[in-house]
Amino acid sequence: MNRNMKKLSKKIVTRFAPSPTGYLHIGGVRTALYAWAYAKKNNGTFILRIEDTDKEREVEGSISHIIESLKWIGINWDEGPDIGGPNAPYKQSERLDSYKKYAQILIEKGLAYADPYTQEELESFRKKADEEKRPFLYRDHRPENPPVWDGSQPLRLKIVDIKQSEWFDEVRGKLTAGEEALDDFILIKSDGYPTYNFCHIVDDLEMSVTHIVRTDEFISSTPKFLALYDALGIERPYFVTLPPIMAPDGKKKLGKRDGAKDVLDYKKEGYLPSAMFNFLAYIGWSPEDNREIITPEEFIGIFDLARIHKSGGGFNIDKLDWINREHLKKLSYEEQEEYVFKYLPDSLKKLPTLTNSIIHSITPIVMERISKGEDIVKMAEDGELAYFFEKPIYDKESLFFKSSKISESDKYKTLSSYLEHAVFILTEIDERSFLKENIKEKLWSYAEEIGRGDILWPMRYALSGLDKSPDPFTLAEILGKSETISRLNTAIELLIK
RNA sequence: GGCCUUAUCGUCUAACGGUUAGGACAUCGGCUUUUCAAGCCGGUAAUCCGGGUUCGAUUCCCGGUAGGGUCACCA
Repeated sequence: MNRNMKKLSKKIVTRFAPSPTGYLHIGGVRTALYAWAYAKKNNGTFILRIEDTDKEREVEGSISHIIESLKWIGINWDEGPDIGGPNAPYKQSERLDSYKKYAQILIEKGLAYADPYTQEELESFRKKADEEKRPFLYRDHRPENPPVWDGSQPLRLKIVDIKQSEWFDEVRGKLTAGEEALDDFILIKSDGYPTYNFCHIVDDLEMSVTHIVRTDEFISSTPKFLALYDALGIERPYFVTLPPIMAPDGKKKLGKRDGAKDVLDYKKEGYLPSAMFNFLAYIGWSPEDNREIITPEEFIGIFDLARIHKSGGGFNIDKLDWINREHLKKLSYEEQEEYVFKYLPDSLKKLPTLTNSIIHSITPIVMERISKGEDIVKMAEDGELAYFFEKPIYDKESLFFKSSKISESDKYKTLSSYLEHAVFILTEIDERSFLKENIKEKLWSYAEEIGRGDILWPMRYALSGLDKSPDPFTLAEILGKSETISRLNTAIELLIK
C-alpha cells in the first residue's frame, strides 16, 4: 500500500514522542492525551516513539518511567517500544539506517552538504552577527565547495528556496514566518545521530503519521520542517498546535524549573488517575457544554480539534483538588474504603482497634473532609482520626460549651448530672438500634430541655476530645454503645473528681 | 534584539456581529448546625488600550501595550 492509498483510506495516525531525559510532567502527558484521544476518537492508531538521539541528556530508566506515567493516566498505544508494531523499532537510536537512507537521498539531490566549520568558527560567526545586531544565519556562511560528507562532520540541509513560509494549523489557522526562520539546519550530528528536526520527519513519514500534535514551541521551527518536506518531496501532515501550560502565576510557561512535577508524584499524593485525566483534558480544551467533570470515555467521544484553545492555560491546583473530590465521590463505597485505608499511616494500620468495621464507618467522614489521599495522612497526623481508635485525652474545662448557660457555681456537678442523664438515656437504647438517627431522636427532647449546646458539645467532646469533629450522634454510632457510654462515664468521673 | 504568536471576572473558560457578557474554581454572605466538614441558596467580580469597518463590536481589520515561544551538533 503506498502513501496515497493510505491517505485515501484516511486512517488517522498520531504519535507521542518523548525524549528519555527524565520524568514526564503534566505538559507531556497532556500532549500525549490529546494525540491519543484524537486517534481513539477516529479509530486511528496511536504510536509511542522514543526520541533518544541525544545521548548526553539521556537518563537511565526514563523509558519505563514514561510508560508507567502514561499507563497510570489511562493512555495506551497501538505501537510502541514495549509492544512493537509494524513500524518497529520505536526507538530512534535503533532507526539510524533509515535516517542514513534519507540523508543519502538528500545528498544525491544536492540538498544536503557537509558542514566544514569547527564549533569555534561557528561561534565566532554567531558572535559577529550578534555584535552587528543582526540574526545569525548559517546560510550566510554556506561553504561554496563543501567537502564530501564522511560522517565525521555535521550534515546540513541546503535551503534552496528562501521565502516567507505559510502553513495551516488545525488550531491556530493560517500561520506565517519570515525568511529568517529558514536556515541550513543540521540533519545529522557529528556523532552520527540525527537531530530531532530531521529524524522526527523521517519517522513520521515511515510510520504514516497524519497529525502532528505538539505544543507551540515548535511553531518557530516549522518553516524548517516544511523545507525538509519539500526537499524529500513528501506531503505535509496536519499540524495540531497545543497551547502552552503556564505556571500557577500565569506569567510563564510551566517547566521543570518552575516546579512542574513528575505526574507520578500526583499519584503518590493520592490524586485519582481519572481526576488527573479530567484536569489535563481541560488545560487547553473545553467542551461545547459547560460540564466540568468528564470521564475518559466521554472525553474521547466529544474531543474536537476545533475546540483546542489558542492561548495558554494556567495550572490551577485548587481546581485539580476540586476535580479530584468530584471523582472521589463517584467511587463505589468499597473503592472509597480501600482508598481511605490505603492512605492511613502505618501507625494507625497496626492498631488492633482498627477493624474493617471501623474503616467502613469512618470512610464517609473522611471522604467528606479531604480532596486527596495526602489529606488523610494530614488528618491522621493532626490527630483528627485517633479518637476512633483510642480514648481521647482532654482537659475537663474544654467539656463546657462556649456559650454555656450553666452557672459557674456547681458547674462540674451540673454538667456531670447532664451527662449522667444522657448515659441513662443511651443505656435504654438497644445495642442493635444504636444508630445515629435513633440516638438523636432519643436524646433530642432532653437536649432541647436543658439547651442543646450544654449537652451535645460535652458529649461530642467526651467522645472525640477535639474542638472539631463530626457530630456526637455519628461518633456514638461508630464507637458503639459500650465504648460511647464508657467515654461518657470517663468524662463524668473527670468532672466530679 | 529579529521572527512568530497570544490577550474575557483573582484563576480556568463560554460567546463563532445583536446576550442583563454565561459557567466552574477561589472568595464573601446566608441557610442548616453544639463544633468541623459536607450540602443548599445567594453576592462581589471581566471583554488590555487606541483607532477603524459596521446600524451594531468581546467577536472583523490596523496600531500600541503586555505575556508567551523561538533564534543549539536539545528535543
